[in-house]
Amino acid sequence: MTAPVLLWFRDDLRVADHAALHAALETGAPVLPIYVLDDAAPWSMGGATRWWLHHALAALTGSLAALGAPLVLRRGPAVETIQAAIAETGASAVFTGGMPDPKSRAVDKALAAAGVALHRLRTFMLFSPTDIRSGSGGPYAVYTPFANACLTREPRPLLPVPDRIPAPPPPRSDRLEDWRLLPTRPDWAAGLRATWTPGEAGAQARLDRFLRGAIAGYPTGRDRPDQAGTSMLSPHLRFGEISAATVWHRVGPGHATFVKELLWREFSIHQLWHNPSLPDAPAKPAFAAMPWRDDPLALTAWHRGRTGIPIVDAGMRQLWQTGWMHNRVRMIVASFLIKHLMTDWRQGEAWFWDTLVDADLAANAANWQWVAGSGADAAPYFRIFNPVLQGRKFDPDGAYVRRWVPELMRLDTRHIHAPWEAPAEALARAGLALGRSYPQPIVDLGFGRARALEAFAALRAG
DNA sequence: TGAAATGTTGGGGCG
DNA sequence: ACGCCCCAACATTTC
Repeated sequence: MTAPVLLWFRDDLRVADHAALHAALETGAPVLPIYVLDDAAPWSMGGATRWWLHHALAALTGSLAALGAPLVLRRGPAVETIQAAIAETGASAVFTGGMPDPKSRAVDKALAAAGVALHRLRTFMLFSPTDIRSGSGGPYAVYTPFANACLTREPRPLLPVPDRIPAPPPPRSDRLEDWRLLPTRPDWAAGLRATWTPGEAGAQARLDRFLRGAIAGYPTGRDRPDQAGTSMLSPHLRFGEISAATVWHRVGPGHATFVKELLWREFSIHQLWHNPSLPDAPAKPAFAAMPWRDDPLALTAWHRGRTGIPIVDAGMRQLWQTGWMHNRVRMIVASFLIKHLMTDWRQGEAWFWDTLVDADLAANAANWQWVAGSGADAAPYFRIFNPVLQGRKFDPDGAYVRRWVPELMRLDTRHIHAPWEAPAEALARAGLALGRSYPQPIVDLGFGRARALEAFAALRAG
């Protein structure tokens, strides 16, 4: 009997367009699918992504069963756990994919050094970081040339779902429930359940809905948190329930604005590939000298959506309740935390890591650094969002604020984004007592802006 | 994938 | 008719 090969699922929990699955099948050997939960620090999975992972693994188990294969679940340090699985099954090779983050690349290296025939296929990215290089041969430091380089090529053709996966007799598997990925006491996942359908079928349905609807108005609709103008594919892409290549091909060439968002994600992954310390240190070293403030009360107010700035609080509460925040609002809350509150961007990165269902190491790190000004092609330090103006521009009727900050429900639209400026009669009409039923702003926006500009200017002066 | 300050222009009210 | 001022609208520069 021929030795099996392991098909090691990582951030690619699907059976369609799965290059590692196809490579494993092409060996002709029996294929044993396995998933390993490795909680090693740093950057072990946060709470919201653990919730998603549970459901994604349950869905993948179903998809594989329909193809005649089990999904073996194991928990432990990845290198030892894979080696143990090889020893138990006599596997001759390992086929895998996923996000090429520093930890998983180190694991690959260790396994290869131990003599494991490990094949990592590209299941997560559109293009290889070694292929997308600037004229001088280095990685692109600016987004637009990066995107243009990608747009001159095509992702590889899509791979079909196989008819069947010939599997060997399975070794023992953990029970998914025993991993305790779902919250209990308190069960904070009600809003997540109401918002999402994790799994490959849910991902396809989400894409279908987007292609039928919002994509037509995407160039402007994507900026409106009060409307369903975005694809909401991010957590599905995070877990590889749908491949970026599938989205690229199905969207087609007529929707450049959306494809460029896929490429913004790609840019983040490539940045992390080239710079393993991206999640932990400013990419521009000068920013290490930034005099960040340590203000636990302000940080907690930001976490809980109690800053007194309506669009910020709406975004933070949407995040807390649904595990997701509209992209425009992510920029606003991040700019507020970093600039008006002068908080180290890593504090925001850590919170998003724990609360976002779509948290991935590359996008989270690259985008926080982008807002901070310390990353690739970053917003210049002096670009400071005014949350009041942003609110008026992108949530003109206040519907988004009212949805997530119900205290402000009855406030007139002309005051909804700056209740502290509302006359007493307007507050009384709305049943609002600032400082009691809704907070006063925890920082004066003009003061915060001036303080940030001063600090950033000092940094620049050296 | 800003915002605010500053500068410029031109229409209209008014003496 | 003319100059003056105000100010909105837009453009430029500065942070």
